[in-house]
Amino acid sequence: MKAPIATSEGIFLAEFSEEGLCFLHFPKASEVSAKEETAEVPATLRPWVKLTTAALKAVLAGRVPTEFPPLDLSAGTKFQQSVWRQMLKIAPGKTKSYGEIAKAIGKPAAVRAVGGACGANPIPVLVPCHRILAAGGKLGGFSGGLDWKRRLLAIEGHAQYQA
DNA sequence: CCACGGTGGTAGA
DNA sequence: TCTACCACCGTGG
Repeated sequence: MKAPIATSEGIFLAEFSEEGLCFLHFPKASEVSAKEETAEVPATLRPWVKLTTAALKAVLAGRVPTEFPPLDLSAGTKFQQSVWRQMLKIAPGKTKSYGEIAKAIGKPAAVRAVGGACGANPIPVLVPCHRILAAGGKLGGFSGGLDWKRRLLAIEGHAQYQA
């Protein structure tokens, strides 16, 4: 089930499963058709849409979301899920390196694999993969495009990353 | 600055 | 299985 999420940064597209929010797509003209934009959201989904919208707006304003919708991370492997859960612990304004994440999940040598897991993150922004940097404060990559990573970091107070 | 080797996890064949 | 990717990281020119 899909639903558009309107924010100051554009219209995101959320996808929900039975379990909760399972995907979040960055605003892109091709992703949200006019039809989807105006379509009625099913009543059963409205509470989750509301929570998703509130949480997204909070992050985009540099604040800590008071409440998340349930997150369905079942699309990922065990390894990926442990990486994603670890990222959820990083507060806005803070950053960690890929290496620190690897150590935190007990696989210090799996640094490179952590990068792969970040790239596979189905719920960017809310699962804050943008707060993961390469060693030495270098940006690394970002699945949604580096501009987004820079913008998100700038919102959270890292002026040096502004495009 | 660049090149390289050691890495672990994933997707595809 | 085997293979070829990688949003890494340290070391060494």
